[in-house]
Amino acid sequence: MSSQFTAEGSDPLLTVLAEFRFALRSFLHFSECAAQEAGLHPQQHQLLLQVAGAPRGTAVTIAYAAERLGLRHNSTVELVDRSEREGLLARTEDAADKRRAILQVTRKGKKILGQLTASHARELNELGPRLAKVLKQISVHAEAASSAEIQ
Amino acid sequence: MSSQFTAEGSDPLLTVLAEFRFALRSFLHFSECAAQEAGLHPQQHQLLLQVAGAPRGTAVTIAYAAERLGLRHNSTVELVDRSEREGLLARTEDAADKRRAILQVTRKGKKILGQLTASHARELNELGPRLAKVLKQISVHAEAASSAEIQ
DNA sequence: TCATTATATATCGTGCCACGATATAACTAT
DNA sequence: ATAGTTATATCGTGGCACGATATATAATGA
Repeated sequence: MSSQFTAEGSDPLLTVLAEFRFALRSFLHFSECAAQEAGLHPQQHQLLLQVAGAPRGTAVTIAYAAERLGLRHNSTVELVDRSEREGLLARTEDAADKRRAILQVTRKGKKILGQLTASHARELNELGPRLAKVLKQISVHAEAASSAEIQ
Repeated sequence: MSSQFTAEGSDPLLTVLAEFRFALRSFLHFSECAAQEAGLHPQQHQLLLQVAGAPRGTAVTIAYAAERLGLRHNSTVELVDRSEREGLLARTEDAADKRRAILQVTRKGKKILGQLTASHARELNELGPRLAKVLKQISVHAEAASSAEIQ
């Protein structure tokens, strides 16, 4: 057999990993669209989320945002520049350490973020079970693969 | 009170959403690094995964890959071009429909993908429980928020 | 104290990648 | 056959993240 399309039987672990990534991308796509529709660039949304969602007592600096977003400092500076220019965010000089800039979400930013937060929570309530299911399958197949490796 | 750093108490739903996105980005960062170390661009890894991990009987065309990767067709063409040039992937003309290109991962591509698959399965076995925990918290806070909205 | 080193942010130039717009080829239907 | 649709491909553009570098402030230590 082995039709033109399926020259070989795809590894089930591979298939479930592919499914996981597809689910992730679907969610990210939803998130990007939601941000755009709310008038934000996706990265701006993520910036606002990490700034507004930082736990109490955190010094929300450029460096903090960079780490949470997985970006380099300079990329974060530019993202903050753009967001500040659009009135979503404000820099405040840290009195205790004048090198640092403390970030705060403006009222405008909060308003937009609020909408996005609601829709994301809804979406994640659907995605959650789906992701959990795939993750469980991954662990099953991963164990099968590693035990097969031993023998 | 209200120190300079925490002008206001952050919403718990916001915090847990931020935590979720941070967890996602951390995983994606791990994945990107793993791909780079294996000599692939992250997108190439994703392409190989979706091609090799497609369920049996799927016609793995450019359009299929584009949909799975969340990219436009033309972007996918370019990604396939680059990957083919590096010997990771091969195009085969579909005999039944000469417009279509059927994609297959080469032996070289499979070898690299195999390594990445193993390390990703391991990483996801750690990430899984962490994500599940955060997703559960999201649903709790989301419900609290929406029921508060009703009253 | 003041030189040295480290840290935090900012600036500048570069390159890649995804995209929109468009083109070409092949299949479909009437 | 001819119009319309689908699948890839090409080309030019722009944004965004990055590396390299600069500047300002803090911390260290002789």
